[in-house]
Amino acid sequence: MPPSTESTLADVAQAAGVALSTASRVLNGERGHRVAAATRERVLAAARELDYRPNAIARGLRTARTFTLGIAVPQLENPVFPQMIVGAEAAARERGYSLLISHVAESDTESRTYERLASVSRVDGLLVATLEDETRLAQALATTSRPYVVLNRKLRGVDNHAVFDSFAAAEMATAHLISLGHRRIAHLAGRLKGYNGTRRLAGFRAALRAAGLPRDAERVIPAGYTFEGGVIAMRELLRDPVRPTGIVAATMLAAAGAMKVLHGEGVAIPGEMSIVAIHDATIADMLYPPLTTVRLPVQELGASATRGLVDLIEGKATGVAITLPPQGLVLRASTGPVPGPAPKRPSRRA
Amino acid sequence: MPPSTESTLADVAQAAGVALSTASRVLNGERGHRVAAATRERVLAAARELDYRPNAIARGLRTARTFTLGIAVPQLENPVFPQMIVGAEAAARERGYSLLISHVAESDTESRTYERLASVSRVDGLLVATLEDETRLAQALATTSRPYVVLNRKLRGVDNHAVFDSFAAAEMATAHLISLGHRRIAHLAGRLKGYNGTRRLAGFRAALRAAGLPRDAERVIPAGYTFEGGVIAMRELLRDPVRPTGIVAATMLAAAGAMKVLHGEGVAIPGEMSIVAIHDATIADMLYPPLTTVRLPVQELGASATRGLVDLIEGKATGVAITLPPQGLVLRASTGPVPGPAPKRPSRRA
DNA sequence: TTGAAAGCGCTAACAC
DNA sequence: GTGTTAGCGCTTTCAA
Repeated sequence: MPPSTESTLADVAQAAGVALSTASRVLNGERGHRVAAATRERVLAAARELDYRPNAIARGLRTARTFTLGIAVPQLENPVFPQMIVGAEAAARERGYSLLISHVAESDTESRTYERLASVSRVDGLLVATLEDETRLAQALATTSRPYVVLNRKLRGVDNHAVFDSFAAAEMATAHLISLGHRRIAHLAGRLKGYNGTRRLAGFRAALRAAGLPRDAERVIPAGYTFEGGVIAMRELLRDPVRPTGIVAATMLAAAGAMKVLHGEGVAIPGEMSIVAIHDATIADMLYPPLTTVRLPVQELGASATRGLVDLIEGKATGVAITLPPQGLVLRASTGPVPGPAPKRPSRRA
Repeated sequence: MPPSTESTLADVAQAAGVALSTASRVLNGERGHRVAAATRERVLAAARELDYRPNAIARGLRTARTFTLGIAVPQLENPVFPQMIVGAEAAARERGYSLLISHVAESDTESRTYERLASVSRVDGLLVATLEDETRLAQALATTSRPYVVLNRKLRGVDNHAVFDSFAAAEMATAHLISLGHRRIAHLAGRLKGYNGTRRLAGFRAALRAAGLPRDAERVIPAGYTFEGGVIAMRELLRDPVRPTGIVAATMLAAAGAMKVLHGEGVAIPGEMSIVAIHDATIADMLYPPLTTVRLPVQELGASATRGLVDLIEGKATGVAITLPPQGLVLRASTGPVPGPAPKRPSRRA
């Protein structure tokens, strides 16, 4: 029965009849220092007996290390962030660190959050998974003496990052549609000024060009990265006189929104319109029809960034610059061959 | 320009020409202690000048308070947990606390995680959002001297909890189907031994009884709380010679899995089968057809539990026992009137 | 109203 | 191999 009050290293040392420092040596994987086997046993026994648990705070004060990583995430509702967190948490744990999470509301104009996270000496390093390309963020980051890695985008004046190859992902998605015979393809883009938004748009265009498609075969509508954004963008798209036969959505959530609108309008997927999205998660399989996606290694991004950050902290690296390629196309049921003739001018075959 | 090295309270005191303790008094909202206005100004100015940020670790060591709450979550993929976290984070921040997150893998048989979380003095209290009704967990909790609140279930021998009224939620969902004329109703249950699983099943049965339906009008299949669980359960259900016309799913994810199977089998929703689920999230609106749900105040659960925990920590409460009622039915398109005659024995009216 | 000083629990020199 | 000791940065008596 452990005592009601937490036992300290001093208690252990006393119980084992050794000096404080000896107990400390035994309980840490002493480096270089050798301790007699008998002594070590006594200390270990005492620690077990007293249910000793090192006080992380005291250790942190002494070593200026907390073995805690801060992670700032916006929008926990977007499945991409939980996925990143899962990856980060696993990698952190593997390296002996914990994760302090901070949900940064997007509306949080004060950015006090970043400062709070960055300022205090409670974390050894920072993972920043923001959606914004804010200079504000870069500034806040600049004031911290702790290493950090920015997730999912590169920021001006910020060195360390872990990103997806968004260009390649969009190219892959678009090429898939092209290979199915689609010629009029629209892009539900992310934020047109955002890091990933611009790159996915560029990849989309590059694929069209590579297939020799004329410029007017393309249609781009910003949809942001939310379900609602997808709804709004798709509604607008349907107002066009000529409908595309294929859609490349920059995000899975936007694709889901688009599909909702298509269902509402009675547009058959993929009969009349195919849709492919970038990013993959269980949700893609819940949609109807199940959504074809280009899979992004989201957990791996969180994990790689975390490993890089820990390397930074432990002086094993001086910079982190990670770019992860897409993991390939996950073929589901939302894409199919291009429908026969163009709906506008009925012709040869039904 | 702040110095490259973090400045300490001693630096501030020196710069202001006062004693360390005086600086401390100024910088904390000194209690009872009065400081001369002039002194206070000087200290404040010095702190600003030096970009002083209190060292949370040192403070924590001294006060034995970290203003950090630990939260253990399994399965971040299930949208219910991110939602809880968002609520918890907001409430924590409101009270001046941060959230230390720990992803507890379900397979983690060692339960070292709980101990890790519970043991160290890095958190002032613990939020536990586990899926398991483990005695293991109760044991781990028992060894910590920190207050804790268990989310989403009551555990034997564990006092503090915040739960949903699962019984009422299931009753509400079932009553909805009954009011639409459904008589043969199946229940995709949660875990039959789980806290919520048993209560939702009980609510389901109570509603049937209240409507005077015979016992054989009911069919119960455990589906767990995952998409895959829903798929498997629904497949099994469809093997029955007599199909139900309505389904009450204990979780949204299971409902999504069930819908996938129904689509695959060409069963019209709600034309041939209606489905209602407990729990609501954006996903419900992404499904096709959009899923009717009984909304649960998930964020609020996280927030209430957190407030309760902080009260516990700060001695403002001696126990936390929160039960949150469902927020009502969110009528979408997956439920509708019962289809004509029963397929097995056609009778009186169409 | 302010200052001096003790000490939270621990690690890491340094001495023996 | 083991013990002694000096702090890490802070809050909080206790004295002045």
